[in-house]
Amino acid sequence: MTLHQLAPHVDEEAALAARAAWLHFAGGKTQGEVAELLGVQSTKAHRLIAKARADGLIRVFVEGPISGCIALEEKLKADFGLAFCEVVPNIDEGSLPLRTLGVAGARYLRNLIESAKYRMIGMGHGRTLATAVDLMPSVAAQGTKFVSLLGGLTRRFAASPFDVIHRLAERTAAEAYVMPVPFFANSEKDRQVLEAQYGVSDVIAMAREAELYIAGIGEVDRKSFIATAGMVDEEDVEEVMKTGACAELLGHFFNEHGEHLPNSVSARAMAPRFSDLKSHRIVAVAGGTSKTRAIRAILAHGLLFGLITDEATAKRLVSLKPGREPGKKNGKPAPG
Amino acid sequence: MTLHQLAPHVDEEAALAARAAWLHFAGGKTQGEVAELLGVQSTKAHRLIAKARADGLIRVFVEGPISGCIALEEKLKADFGLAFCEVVPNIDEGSLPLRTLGVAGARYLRNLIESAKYRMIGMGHGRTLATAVDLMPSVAAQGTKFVSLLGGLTRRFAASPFDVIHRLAERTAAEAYVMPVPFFANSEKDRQVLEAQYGVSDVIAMAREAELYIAGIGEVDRKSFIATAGMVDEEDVEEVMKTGACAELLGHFFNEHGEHLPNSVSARAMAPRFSDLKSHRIVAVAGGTSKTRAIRAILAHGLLFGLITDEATAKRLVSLKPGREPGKKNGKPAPG
DNA sequence: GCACCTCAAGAAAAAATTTTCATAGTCCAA
DNA sequence: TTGGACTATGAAAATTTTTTCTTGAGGTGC
Repeated sequence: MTLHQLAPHVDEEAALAARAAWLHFAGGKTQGEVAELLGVQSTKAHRLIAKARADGLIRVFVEGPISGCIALEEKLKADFGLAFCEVVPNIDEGSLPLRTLGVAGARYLRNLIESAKYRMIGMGHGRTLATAVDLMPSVAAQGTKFVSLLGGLTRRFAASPFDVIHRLAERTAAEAYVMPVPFFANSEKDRQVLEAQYGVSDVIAMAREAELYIAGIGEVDRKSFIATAGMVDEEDVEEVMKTGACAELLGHFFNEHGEHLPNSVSARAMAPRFSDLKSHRIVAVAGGTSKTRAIRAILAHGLLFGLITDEATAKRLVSLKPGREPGKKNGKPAPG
Repeated sequence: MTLHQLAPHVDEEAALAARAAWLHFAGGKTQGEVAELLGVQSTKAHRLIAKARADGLIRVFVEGPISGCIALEEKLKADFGLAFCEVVPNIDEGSLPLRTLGVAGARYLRNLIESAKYRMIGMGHGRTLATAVDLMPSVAAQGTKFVSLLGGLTRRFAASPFDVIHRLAERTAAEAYVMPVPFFANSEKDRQVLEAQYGVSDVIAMAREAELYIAGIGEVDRKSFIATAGMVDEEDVEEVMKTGACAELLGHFFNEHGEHLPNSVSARAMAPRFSDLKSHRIVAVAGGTSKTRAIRAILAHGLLFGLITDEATAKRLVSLKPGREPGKKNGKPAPG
C-alpha cells in the first residue's frame, strides 16, 4: 500500500478499527464478513477489532438481574434501608475492584442519562467514579445536567487526575458545572469566603437543587488513597483518625457505627453541608476489601438511597452484621 | 448462597444467563472459564450467553470517530433502499466538502480497482469525482477498464478541467475510453449524429456494457457550478428550472420528489439514456449544503445503488425525511 | 399404559476466533 | 550504505465459539 497519500493517515487506522468493531459488534457480522466489507485480509480485520477493544472503544453492558446477586441486593436493601441496590459479579477483586465497579457504575450512569429522570445530578469524585465515567459510552444527555459537589482541586491546586465532571461533560455533551476551588480550604473562614465567591456560590446553589447525588466512599487510613494522593494533609488524617472515623462520604466523616463526626476537616471541605446530604438521595458506588468497613459504616448511618457494589464486597457486608440498627431512611420509589 | 429469602421470584435461568453473560462480556472470560465458574458444561454456558444475547440483555457500544457515521449509513440504506452507503467524517464542510468527498471517493475507487470486481466501470464527471481521482494513489488496474459516460468537452470544445477519465487513466494505467464529443449537442438530431460516429458509438456501447456507473450529483441553479463553468447555456438552465428540476444525475433531471423530468436539454446531452441508468448500478459521490436537496431528490427516485457522502450531509439527509416512498428495501436487522 | 411430543443435555463436527511464527518492509543511527 | 530494531503482514496452528445431531427424561393425550 502506498502510504501517506495525502493527509489523513494518522486517524485512518483508528477509524478503520472503529468501523471494523462496529460492523462486528453492533452489526453482528463475522470477522470474515467485516474483512470482505473493508477489503482487507481477515487477519487484519481481526487485528483492527482487537485494537478497538484494546483501545477501550468497546463498551459492553449486561442488563437484567443477575443470579446470586439478586439475593444479595435484596438483603442489603432490607438490612440497610436502601431504596435501591445493585450488585454485580466480580471481574476483578481485591482492595479495589475498579473494573467491576466501573462497568456497573457506567451502566447506571448511562441508564440514568437515557431515562432523563433527573434534571440535575450532583457528582462526587474519586477513582471509582472516574472509572465509571470512563467506561461509559457517549450518550447525548437531553435533559440532564451535572454539577460537581466537591472542590475539584487538590491542596496544591493541581487538577485532580480523578476529576469526574469534566470527563462526564465530554462524554455526554451535557451541561456540567465544576466547582473551581480546592477540595479543602485552609480554614473554615476561608471556606466561607470561597463559597461566597461569585460563580462558586451559584454552583453550590445548583448542587442544592440537584435531585440526586452520586458519590464514592472513602476509607480513613494513613495509607488510603485520598491521603497518599495529597488530597488531604497528613495532620488532617491524624486528626480525623483520632475521632475514630473510618469512613468518608462527600467530605463528611463517620465512625464504624455510622455516627457522623463533625470535625474541622469537614468544616474546611468544599462540600455539601451535612444537612444537604440528609435531604438528598445519595447513590454510592464503592467496593473492595479495604473499603468494606467504610461502606458498612455509611450504610449503618442510613444516609444512602442506593448502593452499587461488587459481589465480593456485598457478601462481606451481609456477613458482618451492622454494629447498630439502621437509620430511618426509607423507601422512595427505586430508580431504574 | 442465601437465596429465596425475600427475593422476588425471578426467572433463575434468565438470571443465570445474565451472570454468564456478565462474566463473559464484562469480565472478558472465555465461555469455558464461565462454565467452570458456574459449574456447568461449556455448551450450557454458551447457551446461557446466547440466551442473554437473544433476550437483548447485552448492550454494545462502539466509541470512536466513525461510529456515528456507520449509524448514518445504516439509516440511509434503510430509508432509501441503497445496497451500499459510505459516510465519512468531515474534514471540511460547507457548500462543497471537496476534500472529504475526495478522500472517501478515492478510497472507494482504489478498493474497486484492487478488488477487480468489475471489468468495466462507467465514469461521470464533475469536481467531486475529479478530486477523488486526484487523491487516489497510483494502483495498477489489473482487469478493470473505465469508460466515460458523458461527453467530455464543453460547449466551446475546451477540454474540461474536471474531466475524470484522463486522470484515471494516468493513475491506474488502465484502459480508459473517452467520449470525444461535447457534453451537449446543439440539438437532439445532432446528438444522434454524434452518437452514430465511428468511435463514439463504440464508446457508448462499452458504456452500456459497464457493470457500474460512478457519478456526481448536480444541483440545478443559476449559480450552480455546471452553469457557471459554461457547461450549459443560461437559457438551458432556465428551461430546466422551469420544469421544477432541482437535481441532475448523468445528464438527467429530477424534481424534489425524485420524479424524472425528460426535457430537451437531456435529449441533447451526450449521456446514457434514462433506461440505461435504470438498468445499471449507480454509485454517486456527492455532498455539501447546497447539494443536499439534489441528493435527496435522487435518493427519493431510488435510482442509486450506492452513495458516498460526508457526515454533515448525511445528517441533513436523514433529518429531512424523503418526500416520497423509497425504492425497494434491503436491510438486515441490526442487533445490539 | 403407551405412543407421541417437547425439550434440555451432551457429544461431536463445523466455523470462527485468536495466537504464533516466519518474513519482509521501514526507520534510524552509525 | 549497512546493520539492527522495530513493525506490519499473511500463513498456519491452536483455541474457542457455534451449530448440528443424537439421546433420554419428563410430560400429555388417548
